[in-house]
Order: sequence, then C-alpha cells, then structure tokens
Amino acid sequence: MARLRSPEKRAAILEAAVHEIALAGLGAPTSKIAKRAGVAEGTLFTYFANKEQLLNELYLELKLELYSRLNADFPHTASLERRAHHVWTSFLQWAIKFPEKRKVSIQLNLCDLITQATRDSTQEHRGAIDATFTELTTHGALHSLPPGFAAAFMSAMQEAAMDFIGKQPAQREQLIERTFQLFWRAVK
Amino acid sequence: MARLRSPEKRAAILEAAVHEIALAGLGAPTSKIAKRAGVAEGTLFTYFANKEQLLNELYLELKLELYSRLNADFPHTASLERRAHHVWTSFLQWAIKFPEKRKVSIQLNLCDLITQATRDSTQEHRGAIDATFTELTTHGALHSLPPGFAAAFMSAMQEAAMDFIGKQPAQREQLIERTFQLFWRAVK
Amino acid sequence: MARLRSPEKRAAILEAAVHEIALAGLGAPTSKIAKRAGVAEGTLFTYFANKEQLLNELYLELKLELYSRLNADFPHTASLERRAHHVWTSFLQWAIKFPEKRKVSIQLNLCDLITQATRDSTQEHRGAIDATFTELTTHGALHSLPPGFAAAFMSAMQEAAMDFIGKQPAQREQLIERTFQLFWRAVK
Amino acid sequence: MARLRSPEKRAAILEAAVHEIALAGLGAPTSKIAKRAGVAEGTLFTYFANKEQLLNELYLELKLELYSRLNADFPHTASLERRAHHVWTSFLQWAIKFPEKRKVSIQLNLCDLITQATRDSTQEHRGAIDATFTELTTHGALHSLPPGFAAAFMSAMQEAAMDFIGKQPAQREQLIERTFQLFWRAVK
DNA sequence: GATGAATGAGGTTTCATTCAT
DNA sequence: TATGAATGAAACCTCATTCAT
Repeated sequence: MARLRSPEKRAAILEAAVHEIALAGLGAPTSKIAKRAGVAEGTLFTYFANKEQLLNELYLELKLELYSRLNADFPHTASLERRAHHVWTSFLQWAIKFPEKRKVSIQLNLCDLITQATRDSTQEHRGAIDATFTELTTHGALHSLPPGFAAAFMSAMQEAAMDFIGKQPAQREQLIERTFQLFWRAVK
Repeated sequence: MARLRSPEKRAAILEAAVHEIALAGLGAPTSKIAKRAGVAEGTLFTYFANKEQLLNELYLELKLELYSRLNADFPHTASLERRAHHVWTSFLQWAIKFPEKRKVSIQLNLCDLITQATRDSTQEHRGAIDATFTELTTHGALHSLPPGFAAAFMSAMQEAAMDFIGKQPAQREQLIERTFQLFWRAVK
Repeated sequence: MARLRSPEKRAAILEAAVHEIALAGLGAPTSKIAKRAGVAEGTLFTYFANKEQLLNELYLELKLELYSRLNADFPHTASLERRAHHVWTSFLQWAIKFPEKRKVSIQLNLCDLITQATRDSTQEHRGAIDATFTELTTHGALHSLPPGFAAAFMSAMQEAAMDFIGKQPAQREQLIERTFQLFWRAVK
Repeated sequence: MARLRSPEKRAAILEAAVHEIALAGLGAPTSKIAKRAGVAEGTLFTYFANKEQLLNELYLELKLELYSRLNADFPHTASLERRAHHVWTSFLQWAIKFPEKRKVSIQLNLCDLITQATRDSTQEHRGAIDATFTELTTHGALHSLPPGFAAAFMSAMQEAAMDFIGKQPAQREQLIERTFQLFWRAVK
C-alpha cells in the first residue's frame, strides 16, 4: 500500500524503471524492473500499488528533479532574456546528461496512464520558471497567446534541438547557443 | 481465380489500427484491430506478416497521406515565406482534421519498431517540402545548422501549436497565423 | 474429394511432402507442402481430402516404392540366405539413396494418424518378401516366434545399421555386409 | 520467505507430459499438460522456460530413470553374457512396466528438439552399461565395428522385441529369454 | 478444376498482481 | 516487511480447411 519503509529501495525501483523503460518502452515488465532494482517482484508492489501508480510517481520524480535543477541557481534578478536562457540551457544540459530520463519523460508525457492530477501536481514546483514564461507571454511576440503556450513552445523547440545535439555532441555548447538565439528571435 | 486481396480490406485494417492505437497506444491488440476492421483475427495476418509490419506500413501510409496533401496544391513559384506558410498551414489543418492520425503518427515516430528503412523510404515523397526546408537552412537564421534541422524545428513548433489549437478550436485560423508568424520571425 | 485429375500434380505434392516433413516433422504445414509442389493451397485438398489422408497415402506410396524395388530383381530361386541378403541389401541401398524418404517413413510408422487399414493394405504388395520372412520364422532360431517377428527384427537391425552407415558412408558396402552377417548369425 | 519451487510440482508436470505426449505426440499442448498436472498454465513456465526446455528435461529424466534401474543391481563381476542379459532384461521390464515412458522416449530420441548437449549429458550416467557394450565391441562378432554400434544394435532389437511382447503379454518372460538368445547368437 | 483469401480455434508465452510463507 | 511461486487472462501468431471467384 505504497508505504515506504526504505527510501533507498523506492529510489532503486524508480531508477531501475528509468533504465528498463528507456530500453523497452512503457511495456517494460515490472518483474525486470524489480530484478534490476535488486528487490523481489512482490516487493515492488509494497512501494507502488500497481504499475500505473509506479509510472505516475516516476513522472513526478523526473519532473521534480528537473525543476529542482532549474530552480537551484535561477538568476531571479537577471533580465528576461537571461532567465529564458537559463531555462533553455539548464534543460538541455539535463537532457544531455541523462538521455534515458529524457526518453522516459517523453513517453510518460504522451501516454494516458498519467492522470491529470499527477500532471497538475507538478505545477507548484515550477517556481520561477512559470513566472518567466508568464512574463514572456504578456509582452513580446507571444502577447495574448494562451497561458502555457510559451512553455510548450520552448519545450517543443528544445526537443528538436536535443535530437540534433545528440547527433553532434562535439558542438554541443555551440548548438545550445544557436538554438536559443532562434528561440529568442521568435519570442522577443 | 480465387478472391483477390482487397485494397479496401487493407485500408479498413489500417484505419481500424489508427482508432485502436489512438485509444490504447501501440499496445492495442491485433484482435481488436481486426474486429473493428470487420475481419477475422487471422485475416489481419494475410495483409500484414506481423504486428511490427502493420505498424511500419501504417507509419508509411500516414506520412504519405500527409505529404500527398502538402504537395497537392503546393505553390512552387511563390516566395519562400509563402511556401513555408503553405507547409505550416497544410500540416496543421491535416492534424486538426484527423487528430487520431496525428496522435498515432507521433507514437510511431517515437517507438523503435519503425525500421530505418521504413523511415528512409518516406524521403522520396517529400517532394517540394524538402526543397523548401533546404532553402530555409541555407539562407536565414538557420544558416549552417545541420540539414534537417529546419524540418525538425518546424515540426516541433507545430506540435506545440496543435496542442493549443486543440484546446481552442474556435480561434483555429487565428492561431495558425499567429504561430506561423512566430516561426517565421525565428527563421527568416 | 480426392479425385486425381493430374497424376503429376499428385506426385508433386507427395514428393513435396517428403521434403517438408523431413525438414520439419509431421507438423509441416500443408501450405508449405503445396507451395513446394507448385500448386495452390486449396489444390492440395482436391487431391487429398485432408492432411491425415495425405499422410496415409504418403505412407502407402513410400512402402509400395520400397517393396517394388525389393521385388523387382528378387532372386526367387536362390537360397534362403541369398534371399534374405537381397532384402537386407536392397533396403539399405534404398535408405542410403533416399535418406529423406527413410526419415519420413520412420515418422509415419510411429505416429498414430496412419490407420490400421492403411497399414494392412501394404501387406498384399510384400510379395516374395513375406515368403522369405515366413520361411525364416519356421525353421531357424526364430522358430515358433510370432509371425512378423522376423520382419520386425530385420527392420530394427537395419535401422541401427543405417545410422552407422550414414556416419561412415565411405565404408558403405563393407558395413552392409558386416551387418548382414550379424543378422544371419542371429537367425540362421 | 516465499513458497519454494516444489520438486513435487515439477515431477507432476513431467509425469503429465508423459501421459499427454503418449496420447497425442510431441504436439501435445502445454495447456493440457499443465491441467493434467494440476497447475495453472502459467505455472508450467516457472518450472520450464519453454516447451523445448520441458522436452529436453523430460528426455533427461527418462534416460536417467532407466539408467538408474539398470545400474541399481548390475552384476559387475558376472560374465559378459550375464551382464548383457541384465541390460537386455532390465530394459524390457522397464519398457513393459511403463509403456508410455517408452513411447515418449522413442519420440524424443527421434525429434530434433533435443539438443546435442542434452544427449551428451546422459553419457556420464550410463556407468557399467557402457563398459559392457565396449567389451562386446572389442571381442566377438561386433569386432572392429564402430563404437556405439553394439548399443544401437541391442536397442534396435529390443524395440522389435517390445512390439511383440506388448502383443503377447502372457508369454512375456519366455519372449524376453528367446529374444535375448537371438541377440547373443548374433554378437557372441 | 484451380486458386488463394478468409476463417477462427488453438498453440505458446508473457505479465501484472496476489498470497502463502 | 519481504519474498517469489502461482495464477490465468490475454497477446501474437499459425494452420487446416472452406469457399467465392
């Protein structure tokens, strides 16, 4: 019943899930996840009521980790461009560093096993990020577009950027900058 | 002569697959697909050697249908902006008209059951679209970025746009224009 | 309904069956047999009411072909040993020449799809062979053993011989003689 | 601790397999085997990775049981004839007592699902049997024939004998003796 | 008669989840 | 609490046979 005797075991299961899902998709069997985590098949279900629950919590975990990074050294007082640049760069660096987490994150975003409640609950951890996007939407080229559009827009562009950075890792830093400029030209 | 394999039945299976996959993801059972198509479970396998093959052919079918639309009334002699505008608009209208096809297309794009051969074989049907993207990459803000980036970039932005147009269908035309302007500002 | 318009097609199907069954066992699909025979799947069933029927007729065909060979140049007036030697040698040469037919024959002998009627109907084509075996059973070491024992006995020894001849084809003739001597020592 | 995999259940599955295969051949469905063994369909696959594995282990089990019987009261110091007689008699009595096991054993011997590794692994349990056959091959009528021939030869003759003993069970003991004499006359 | 698409029962295997230990 | 054997529904796919053409 999702009681968490050992936070280490819970974390091990979630990490194992990332690996297995990156490898085999959302159909990855819970038995393999458990084995990689070094726990028994049944143990997994003492930490997560069922697979759906596991995926929802994994979704949350990944989002929170990312947001926590973005917020950690957020330049609250810098210009809008600097702040957008921070979000842009931080995300891409996270995605480059943890390609499996990114891959899993995309899959979880699309599948409809993740409840609206779960999706909503990430909201409160976005912190300064949201403020930045709101500011983007109120002033520049995104003016009067629906709230949330700025975020979706940046996210989409980042996906495209990631695919190419993945193919040319040597020019990583350069590509991050070039693509941010594209983004900024569009929205400023 | 015996009955001939009927293109109608093949089409019915592919269409049923779109519905079922939109509903349940790539894990949608072949039995349900067959049933919705109005054929026996076994019949599906006279048209497609196995599920993977079915998905590959579905991928192709969706891409070709889209490309065929884009190419149908392509303004070959118009300005680059006009041509880009045509691609932008045509895709979004297709995606709005057939939301299930779009959903399935995204899933197929991501999953790794679609072989490289299948992906490559769509290339030759892109026709004027590719020329447009190439032109985009050689001149403007995308100058010297990897080939294919323009396409990925537009595609990503369209995804973001679609999500919002889906939520506000009334302002469809307006949103299509506004979002194209964003795109154009970024790349021109 | 097992009407035989074209004896050639019927023969082609039976020959294809030999190949496919040698390759994949009695579970070999009728579709593959038909394809190898160069006829349509359905055509097979105009020559044989069903698979079981096909196997029964194949059993018959193989037995008759073998018996026909044995009887062709049978030394009717020679000594019992010479006649036994003829049966021994002829069978082994047939088995060496057509290893697939032998393999299939063994499988058909064992499986219980071959009806008693089919098995019995081979009896009348054994001709001089049976007379030889009967003579063997009445006189020598097999005296008073059940009728048919001599045949089964020789057959079993031939199987063992075949396995070794197959592994040492160079010494074929020698092994045929050596093993016949073993047989003859046992029964004379 | 969870339940332990029970040797009883494993044995029940193997025994059920013997019955079902004797009845329906190697095509006997795993579902029927499981049902007869009194376990769920899925349980079978916790004991055997797949059907092929089940058959391989069954092959082993049957061979080992037989060898264990032959070796149990083996007359190590008796004459070669006595020892050969022991092997001859013990096998036939086992085959008479467990006709289904014999039937299944023959089928497994022939089919090519049994790997060479499995076949080889029985070697080390043949114990005194092999020594007896080797001795047979070095001295008498089998002199200079390939090693292993003696075993194949006896085995073949036993098959023939079994078929007749099965039809005349009343004269069992007598037939066992008569047929051994045949064998011995051939090889001594 | 010949064809081969259509059928659907049945085969093997997987897997989320339960529960005895 | 932790374990992993047990479960059985369902998934994918095969194949003997039928039947429209």
